Order: sequence, then C-alpha cells, then structure tokens
Amino acid sequence: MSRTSPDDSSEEKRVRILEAASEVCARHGVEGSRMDDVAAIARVSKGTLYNFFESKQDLFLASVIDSYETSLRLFEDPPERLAADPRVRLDGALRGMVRVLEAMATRMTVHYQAFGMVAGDAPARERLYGFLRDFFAARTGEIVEVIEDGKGQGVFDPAVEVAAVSDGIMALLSGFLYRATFDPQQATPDRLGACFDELVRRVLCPRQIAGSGGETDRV
Amino acid sequence: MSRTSPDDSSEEKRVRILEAASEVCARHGVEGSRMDDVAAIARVSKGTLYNFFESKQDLFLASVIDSYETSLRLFEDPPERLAADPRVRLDGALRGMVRVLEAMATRMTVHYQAFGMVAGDAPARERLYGFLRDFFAARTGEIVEVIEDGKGQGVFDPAVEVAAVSDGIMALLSGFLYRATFDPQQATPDRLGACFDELVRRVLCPRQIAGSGGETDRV
Amino acid sequence: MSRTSPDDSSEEKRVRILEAASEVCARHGVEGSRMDDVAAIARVSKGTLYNFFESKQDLFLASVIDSYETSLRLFEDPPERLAADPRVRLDGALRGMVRVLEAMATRMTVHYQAFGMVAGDAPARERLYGFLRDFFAARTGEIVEVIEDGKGQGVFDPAVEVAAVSDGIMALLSGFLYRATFDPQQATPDRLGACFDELVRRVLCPRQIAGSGGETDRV
Amino acid sequence: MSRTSPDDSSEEKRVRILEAASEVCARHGVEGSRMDDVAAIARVSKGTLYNFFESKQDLFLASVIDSYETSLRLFEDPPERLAADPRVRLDGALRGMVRVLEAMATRMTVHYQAFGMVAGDAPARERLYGFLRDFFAARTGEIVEVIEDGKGQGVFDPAVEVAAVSDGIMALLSGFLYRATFDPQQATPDRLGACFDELVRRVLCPRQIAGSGGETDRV
DNA sequence: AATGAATGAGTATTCATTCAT
DNA sequence: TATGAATGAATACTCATTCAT
Repeated sequence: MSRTSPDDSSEEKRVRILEAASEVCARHGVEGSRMDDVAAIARVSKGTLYNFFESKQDLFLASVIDSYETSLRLFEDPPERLAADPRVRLDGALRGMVRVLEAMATRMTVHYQAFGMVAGDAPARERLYGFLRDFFAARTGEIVEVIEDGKGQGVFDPAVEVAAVSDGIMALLSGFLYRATFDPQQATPDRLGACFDELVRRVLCPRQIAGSGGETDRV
Repeated sequence: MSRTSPDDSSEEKRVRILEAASEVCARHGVEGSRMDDVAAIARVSKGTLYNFFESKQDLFLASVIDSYETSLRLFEDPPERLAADPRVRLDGALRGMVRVLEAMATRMTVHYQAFGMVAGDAPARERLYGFLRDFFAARTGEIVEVIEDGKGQGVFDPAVEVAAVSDGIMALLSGFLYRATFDPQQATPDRLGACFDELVRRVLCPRQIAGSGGETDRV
Repeated sequence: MSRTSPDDSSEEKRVRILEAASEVCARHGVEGSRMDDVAAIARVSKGTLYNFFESKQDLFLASVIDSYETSLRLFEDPPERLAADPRVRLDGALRGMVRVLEAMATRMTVHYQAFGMVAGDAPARERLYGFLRDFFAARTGEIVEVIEDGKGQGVFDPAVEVAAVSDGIMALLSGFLYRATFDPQQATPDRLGACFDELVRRVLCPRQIAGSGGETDRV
Repeated sequence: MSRTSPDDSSEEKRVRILEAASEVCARHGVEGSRMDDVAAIARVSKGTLYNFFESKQDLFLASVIDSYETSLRLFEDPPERLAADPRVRLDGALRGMVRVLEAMATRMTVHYQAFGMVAGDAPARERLYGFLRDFFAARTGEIVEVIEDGKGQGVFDPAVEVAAVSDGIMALLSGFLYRATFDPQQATPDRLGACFDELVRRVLCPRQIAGSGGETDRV
C-alpha cells in the first residue's frame, strides 16, 4: 500500500488495528486471537503491528482502554450537561448511561478479558486498574455534583444519601452491562431506564410522587 | 477402586483440582495458567487432571461455575429466609448479597475470564450463559416473591415497581462486584449495604421515612 | 470374568489379545493403536496385556509374526504335498500361494508396519528379519526341491534355471500381496494364478505347449 | 521474499526437508521420528517444517511419494525407450527395474510405513493408494505396449499372455524389493536380472532358444 | 492373576516476535 | 516504513506402563 494514500495515514492504520483487535477478540477471545488474524483484518503486515504496539498484550489492552474512551463520548456528548436545571442534567447523564448499555453490551466480553490479560503482570494491571478507577471516580464525581446541585436548588430531596445514590447509579450501569453480556433479553436498555426512573421518582424526588397529581408542583 | 483414605477420595481430588485451578487462574490468568502448575498445586499428576476434566477449558469453566455455586450457599444459608415478615426476609437476602460481595470480590477476575474462554466455542458459551441466566433468574425470582409478599402484607409500598427494584438489586450486586475487582477501596460491602439501606428506606418503605421525618401523605 | 470359564483359559486370552491387536492395528495403524483399545476388544484389562507381553512393541510384533505363522498353514495343508508327481506337488504349492494371497491381502498393512516397529531397535529387527529370512528360505527350499525332482523325473524342462524360477515364484506372491494392499481390483488371486499358469506352461513344461501349438523342436 | 542464495531457495529447503524426513524415518521409523530431528537435519527450524507441510503425516507421506517419483526417473532415463526393436526396449525397461531394486532396496522400510501412516485416515489413504495404483498402472501399461509391439513385429512369441507377463514383471520387482528389505543377501539385483532373463528367454522368445540349437549358446 | 486409576515422560504443534530485504 | 518467512520457546495433551488393591 502506498504510504501517502489518504486512508492509510499512520493514525488511520492505528485505528484499523485497534478495531481489528477488538473484532478478533470478540470472536475468539484474547487467548484465541492470533496476531496474524489481526494483521489480516487490519490490512497491514504482522511487522506493522509491532511498529504500533509493543506486544500482543499491549495491543489488546490498548484496544480495551480505547473502547472505554469511546464509550466516554456517549456520556459526554449530550448538551443537557450544560443545562442549569439539575433534573435535566441528571436525566441527560442517565440517558447517556442507557446509551452506553446499548452501545457496549455486545462488547463487554472484550472488556472482561482485560482482567485476564493483566493477571500475571503487575505493572500492566496497575495501569488498567488505575484507568478504571479514574474512569469510575470521574463519572461518579459528575453525578455527585449534579445531585448536590439539585439538593442545593431544592429540586432533589435533601435527605438523599448522595454517596449511596451515586454509587448505586454507577453500579446499576455496570450490573446491567454484566448481565447483558449473557442475557440480553433481560438486561435491556429499557429496563435499565425503568430502574433509573424509579430511582429518580422515588429516591430523589419523592414529593412529586406524593403529589401524584403531576410533576408540576414543587418547592 | 479409589482409595478410601479421607483426603484422597475421588471427590476430594476433584475439589482439590478445582481449587487449584481457581488459585492458579487468579494469579496468572487463564492464558497464563499451566496445567502442570494446577496439577502440582492439586497434588495430582497431569494425567489425573485429564481423568477428571476433558480439557483445560473444561476444567477452568467448571471451576468458575463451581465458584458460583459456592456463592449460592451464601444466599441460601440465612434463617431469615424462613421468616414470616417480608422485611426481615428481604433484609436477610440483601445481607446475603453483601456477604457475597465480601467473599467473591477477589475472585471475580476468574469469573470474567470465563467469557474469554468460551468466546470461540459456541456450545461451551451456551453452557456458561445458560448457567448464568438461570442463576440470575432464580435469584431475581426470589426477590420478586419477597417484594410481592411485602406489598400484599402492606409492609412495602404498593406503588413500587417490583421488576425495576428486583432488577436493580441484582444489578447493584453485580456492579459492586465489578468495581470491587479493580477498586476495592471504593466498592466495599459497607457501601453496598448503604445502597441497599437507601433502597429499602426510600423505595420500599417510604412511610417509615415519612413517619420519622416529613412526607406524611402517601397513597 | 471367572478364571476357570472354559473360553477364558490363558491360551484363549492370548489368542484374543493377538487378534485384538491385529484388528486395532489394521484400523488405526500401529502408532494409532492404543493399548486401552486392544484391552477393550480382547475383553481383558490393560494390566493383563502386560502379563502376556512385555510391551506394546512386543505385542504387535508377536501379532505380525503370528499372522505369518497362520499363513504358513495355508501352504502346508494341501495333501498334494505328499503326491509323487512333482507337477501335482508344484501345482499344490502354487495353489496354496494363491490362497495365501486371498487370505492375507487385507492384512498386509499390518505386516508392513512391522518394519517401522523395529526400525529403531536392532535386536527386535534382527528377530523379525531372521524370522522372515527363514520363512522365505524354507518356502523357497520346498519349491527348489519340487522342481529338481521334476527335472529328475523328466516332467520339467531340464534347462530351467531352478534358482531363478523359485526366486520368481516367491517374488510373484510377495509382489501380488504388495499390490493387492492398495489395488485389490488388479492384484487378484485369479491373476496370480494366471501368472503361475504361464510360468508352468511356458517355463517348466514347454513341451506341452509345443505339442499343443507351434514350437515343435525342443529337447 | 525467499533468499536467492543457491542452497537456500524455497525449493532447496523443501528438498532438504524431504530428504531429512526420509533419513530420519529410515533410522527410527515414522513413529520414532521426531520433528525436531527432521528440522535439525534439514537445517531449518521446526516452524519452517510446518510452513512447508501441514503435519508430520503430511511430511512423511510426501517423502514417500517423492521417493516413488524419484525412482520413476530410473525407469525413464534409458535411451532404449526410444529404440525401434521391442526386445531392446523391453531389455531397457527390465534393466531400469533392476536399477530401481538397487537404488530403493534400503529405502523400502520407509515406503512400507506409509501404510501405517494412512491406516486411520481415509482421505490420506485414498491419496496414497491412488498414487500407487496410478504408478503401477502406468508402468504396467508401458510393458504391455512393448510386448504387444514385439508380438506384432514377430520378435515375441504370439502365444504369450500379455497380461500375465506384464503383471508378473511388476510383481517380480515388488517382490524382490520386499525381500531385499530383510534379506539383501538373497534378493540381489543380479538374481532379479536372472529372473528377467529366464522370463525373456523362455516365455517371450522361446523360438530363439529353440532355433539356436540348444540352451548353450545365446547372444 | 486381574484390575484400572494414577503416573509423567515425551512430542506435535502453535504463534508471538524478529529481522533481512 | 512495510513486509512476511523464519524462528524456537512454550505447553496442552497422550498413552505406555506401573502397582496398590
């Protein structure tokens, strides 16, 4: 392939390789994935793989982390993020999570395999675990902020345990992603949405329910 | 005939092998686990491994499923299960789940690797997925039953969406198990307990809250 | 099995084992034959195999040699052997060989594998080769004797090269056995018979031909 | 790209591997041959073995068939093949066969082991058997043609059974090859030559003998 | 003698990685 | 930089053989 062809820049290749790794891994598992297959699907030679990534583990780990970062954009895109009303912002965040479930459910097997990849390799493990911890801390922090905001503005019940609710929201997403891996009939985006609805209605905004006459009257 | 010495019966050997597999897998990942190591740790020969299990995949899959079944006992043991009061029974179930988190958190990497093991093998995948589906369906069914019971007896809010709550409880456990894998400082049994408390207090029994604080009027 | 059951004497077992070995070897080749299979087919335990034969090689070599000895009886049975007329005796021997082709054609793969079995084992090789040399020397000697007899009695052409003819007769049988292994349509008993007929008619007894057709002047 | 150094082209390597396989097999038998040894003798790595041949069976089978094809050249080389006189052409063919015996006698153990290799593998068996059938059919056809020619030209006895003679010639060669494997003292090229002489003198050209006055004088 | 569970040496095969071109 | 043939370390699995019962 000509090196200057517009769809064959170094970055294009890198992306093709990462996608190929993810595809092969989803089909055969990390252990069953061969570098030859990745190279073939990415339309590069095996040697080129090693120009971009140090090793097989490096490649597949990058592929997993890359897909987390992709999922991140699903959280961030919504314009609700900028809304002043915490209810609207929280709703935006929760709907972002439902979209994450939609988008990622079929790719979770790849994520889960990362744990095996780093099991025998402490530095790599710390790299992956650190990434995941940061990822969860950041997402949780965003939710905490919105809820605190809502409590401050009087739109969320002030008696709410912020930590329990924010932990719970993240856990609901992770839990649905887990179950969706093997039981996509049960762990659907709709049902995650139903959980979030119940959470908002009964935990954060119980007075609305109490009123049960409409969502209009609140302090 | 198998020897009858108490620590070397066929069943004892099988257990030793499964535990050895789990131990080695936790340390090195499935891919990094060598059958020789499993044999050495289980104090049997490599040949004996293959008398009990068809293949490496078969062994490690059995090991994962076996640990699920072990965790099942943590759900089932509590005597609250037989209590008449649905609040007590639910409390027992939720505390069982917290114990599951406690017991399994360090072993989840092994579970997650099962998804990689079966990725390229449809029959094995269906076996694992079927097991997990059944497992979740059974646990969810138990929770649904308690909540329905509580609604019938008037101790749980009749407006509760049973499906959303039971889905949510299972997802909370799975989600905490996931996060505990890489962030055991944050995903602690205590914080899962706090989530469950909030759930019970605010979703299932809002009147108690109302009584103890503010919202007097509920359906 | 009871040790005294009439069909389970030591000798019966030995025969069953040899036959089982031959059967398994014909189906899977020596390398592909497992002692377990031989034991199962012979209806004895694996341990018993080792009471009768030192090793796998020992068993399969015994099985090959045993089948040569079985074939020997096909040479020896015919009553023509005792006839006074060398033509009748030779005819008997040749028809015996045709029967050997008939009986052994499907079992030659087993014989040929003996060469592989002993390839890396000089003592075993010498044992097998010695057996085969003796076998061929004995059969050839019998033929030489008949032909010399016939020449002496004036029923075979005295100009015949006895060594060439006796070598040739044995080689014809071996050659047909070889070809019959992979081409049983062509290397049939009938066609070996035709070769022998031609040999007898034209080499040993040319006068009969002469009388019956063209070449009048011969000694 | 393969290197262009004269002794390391891809084809050179292939030949070296086949020869190494044949050598190792002759020494240890197929079962006793280790791929490591073949690789070492061929001066390539074990991986390269598998770039050229699918499996151990595939390699050794190719080696056997290759040596048949090598032997074929011994049949074909002689210029007598083009001679007009069928006696000369037949003589050329028969002397070619004697050369085959000379060249192949020590390699037959390798050939015979091919039957074991394919015993448990129907497709491979059909491949080998098909090759051998074709080989024999072709060689036999060539002999038939010469004899028919000779009969037509009146140099061979018209009463000769062509099929019996051509079958017999091939069988004589195979039979000598067989016996030479374990009894090279007896099954010598000279004695095969003697068989062929007798065959030509007494079966194909009896008149020449008769006409020339007796068994004493021949060209 | 017979059994068959246990053993572990032995080996075909794979595939990540390298490097000459 | 890209290539892909060559490498060889690594390992799952087999199966002849043993021996406690």
